[in-house]
Amino acid sequence: MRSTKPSPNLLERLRTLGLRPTRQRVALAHLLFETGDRHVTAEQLHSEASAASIRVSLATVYNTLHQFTAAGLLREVVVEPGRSYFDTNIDDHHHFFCESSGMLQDIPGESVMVGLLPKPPVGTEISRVDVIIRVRREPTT
Amino acid sequence: MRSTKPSPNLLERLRTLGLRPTRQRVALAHLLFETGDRHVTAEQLHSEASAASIRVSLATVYNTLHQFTAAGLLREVVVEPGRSYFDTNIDDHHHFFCESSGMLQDIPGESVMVGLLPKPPVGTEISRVDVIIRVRREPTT
DNA sequence: GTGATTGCAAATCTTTTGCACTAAA
DNA sequence: TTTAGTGCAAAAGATTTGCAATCAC
Repeated sequence: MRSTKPSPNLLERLRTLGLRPTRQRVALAHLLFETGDRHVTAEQLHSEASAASIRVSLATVYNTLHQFTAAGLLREVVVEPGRSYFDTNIDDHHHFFCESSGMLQDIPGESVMVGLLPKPPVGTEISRVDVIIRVRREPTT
Repeated sequence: MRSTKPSPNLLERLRTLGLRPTRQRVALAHLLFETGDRHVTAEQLHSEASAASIRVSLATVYNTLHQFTAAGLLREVVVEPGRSYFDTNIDDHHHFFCESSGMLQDIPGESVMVGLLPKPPVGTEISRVDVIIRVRREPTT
């Protein structure tokens, strides 16, 4: 479970991670983490920020998303060539990706999906398992 | 199982799919399908073609890869932002992706991986399930 | 011939970079 | 101050597109 709390110490949280709580970082963190789970692209987050009158450059949005990802606050999900989504849900979980709408959606944790994990190639260790269930709009019968 | 046969009727195969067996398409199909399972990027295939003295433009390689994919001869695998792999293995199977080396590798079919599939969002149907096991080189202990 | 394909170069899109400027500490 | 962080515009990659030239049928 992630912060359901309103907005206690975002500042502290960033500081702890070694990230100066600058105006832009705090604002982006607010957009990202205080609205429930989200899947955003850099472009989307940038638009949102603009809409909210937060002045941030797209470059900074990219930087921030990557810094947050490196710090473990976000998880990057790749489902389409040439577009990255950032997921605010960092728990172990998987995704539905709708090829018709481009929408990415968490798979609820209850819908278990376990299974034998094959042994990784020699000399390597598993870092993460991504399961993407690609769906498409049902043809209108 | 895919063609273990030498090179019987590539021409026919393309024709059947509604693709004119042009010099470039036949040459690329040859590179792709007559050397066992492969995972290639457009760039890689283009280099290979050049190395084999096959004159093809990169644009045509892209077109051809997408036409083959649409025709069901290839499967596109997305593991990294900004780079698409095309897999000549179109059977149901999954992948290991080494984040250290960028190498993509089929997971042998015997290493089963079943599990309950969660119900897709209403109004959608499952088109495909991609499992990507991300691995990385073991830290030299 | 005639319509599908190709090649090339320019265009597009996402993401990254270089660097002078601004703001935390 | 001092140094991290930001914005901007230019650069870099991967992929696509427009259009005249070329090839399969």
